[in-house]
Amino acid sequence: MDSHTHQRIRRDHATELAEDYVEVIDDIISKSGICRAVDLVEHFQVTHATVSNAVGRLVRDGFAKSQAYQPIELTAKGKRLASKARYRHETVKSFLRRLGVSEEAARIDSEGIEHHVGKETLDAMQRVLTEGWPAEPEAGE
Amino acid sequence: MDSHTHQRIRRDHATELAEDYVEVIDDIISKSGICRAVDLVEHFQVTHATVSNAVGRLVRDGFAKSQAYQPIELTAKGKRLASKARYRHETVKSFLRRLGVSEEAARIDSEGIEHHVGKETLDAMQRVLTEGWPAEPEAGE
DNA sequence: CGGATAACTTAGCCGATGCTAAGTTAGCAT
DNA sequence: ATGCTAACTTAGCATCGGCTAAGTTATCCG
Ligand SMILES: [Mn+2]
Ligand SMILES: [Mn+2]
Ligand SMILES: [Mn+2]
Ligand SMILES: [Mn+2]
Repeated sequence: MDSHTHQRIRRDHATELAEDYVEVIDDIISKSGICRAVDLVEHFQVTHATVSNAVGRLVRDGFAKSQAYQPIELTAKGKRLASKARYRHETVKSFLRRLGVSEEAARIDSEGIEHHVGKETLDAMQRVLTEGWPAEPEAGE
Repeated sequence: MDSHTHQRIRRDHATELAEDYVEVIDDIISKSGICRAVDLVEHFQVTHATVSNAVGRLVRDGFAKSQAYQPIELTAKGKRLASKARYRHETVKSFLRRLGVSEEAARIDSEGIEHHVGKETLDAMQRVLTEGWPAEPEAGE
């Protein structure tokens, strides 16, 4: 019964980096017009070589376009992933804030949690944000 | 300000597998007396070779003891990590259930989420389980 | 226009986590 | 006691996501 759980986790991890990258690339393009590798170096606190490899995988997987020494762009597929990732990320972060967690902790924890939140959990969090907490389980009555 | 977030995530990922392993090893020993590699193969749905390598890393890092072809045991350090991981894992899972998420989804999502929940978020979840939901943010009044 | 410099790529390395295939050991049943 | 079988290890491979070091290109300034 439990046999597929860890396969799901491994799959989540495989797509995690792509989700973080496209979301950030999309943000940077919105704010600055273009996204350069150096912006990603700064954001993720990794080296240029690491960003170059990661962007190469995004291109290979059809999420991004790039020509050597030129700014990075997203494909339609990349933009779709970015939207989905941002919605989930923001929902998780807002939910944690609503739970009483500080801005700092909500920012940090949501960055990891977001990738492991399935539809049902996401919907439950969203419901809290729009409709408030679910009913308490009443003891008597 | 945001510069350490992704380092935290990378650190979480590095310890994630060890946490899952020691928790499961501890469970299996509780239930069956001993834990064999084949039990972990079954649980994680990976091959024997993969388990053998992973257990090798646990031994290298001081979480487990093992002699060739013999059952796996945990060190004191391993047992401490298992307890901590189980507490966090169960808190996250119970919290999701409390949120209205199904048993199935809570089991799957908590398996990934647990590793990214910091102290503040964990405490907030635990508080909900013992004291109920935090106050709604009142509009008027 | 020509450098200097910043941005980027490439090569080569590492460890973690997965795999298959092949070899080894332990333990049970006859 | 011996041999079968299941359990386990080892070797060899792949990909990912990091790194450093070295080479390449773009860009901007004088
Ligand atoms: Mn994100
Ligand atoms: Mn993230
Ligand atoms: Mn766990
Ligand atoms: Mn887990």
